[in-house]
Amino acid sequence: MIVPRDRMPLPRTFFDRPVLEVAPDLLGRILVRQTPDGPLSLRLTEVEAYDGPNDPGSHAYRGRTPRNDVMFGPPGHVYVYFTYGMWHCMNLVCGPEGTASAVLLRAGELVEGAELARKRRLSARNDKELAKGPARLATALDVDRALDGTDACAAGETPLRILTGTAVPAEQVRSGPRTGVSGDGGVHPWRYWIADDPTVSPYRAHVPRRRSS
DNA sequence: CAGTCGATTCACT
DNA sequence: GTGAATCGACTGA
Repeated sequence: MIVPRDRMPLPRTFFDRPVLEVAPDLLGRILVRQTPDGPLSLRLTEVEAYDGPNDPGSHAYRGRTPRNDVMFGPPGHVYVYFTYGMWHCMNLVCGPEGTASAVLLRAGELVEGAELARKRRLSARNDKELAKGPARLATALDVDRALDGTDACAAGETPLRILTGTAVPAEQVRSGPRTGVSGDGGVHPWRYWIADDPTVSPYRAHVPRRRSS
């Protein structure tokens, strides 16, 4: 059986590079999620880099904990976190083991299994919104903490896998400040997206939450 | 052990 | 544009 070029798995060496190199290179790649109801495939259109323990915006900033343990592990694995009491977001770990860098997957286009994603994303008004935003992306793909630590480069049957897809030419890649990041994380243009892509999420600056009475 | 707040989203004005 | 929802991780005493 012949495997199309764009359906080849991304090798682990792809992720074993500096995160600022990997992040823009992830645009246009295909994330495949296997569920009991069938597969979903997502073409990545927006990502964000988190550069290890020295990055104040990173979950790794205050050292290794049970939550962020996977970030400190080998590249090509999935780091999933739970936030705001109701959402999950997913990352791909980059750099050599111990680097604790990762790329947050912020948005994408469903190229397969959109009908499955719609069942989990009832508030989406159209298919462009199915995975427009990191928590929406995780919801659409049915990703939660149970998948934390999954190897996205493993051979054989895996719940999550990343494929080659089609790399986006450098002239179509845009970058800017990260969305919703506290600390001085907003000073770095470490958010990357595909120019003019309708599935990219809107930019929002970080706003500290006001205390409730 | 209580207080704070988050790599967000949604409903509503 | 504003505020609520909701809970677990982390902080500091």
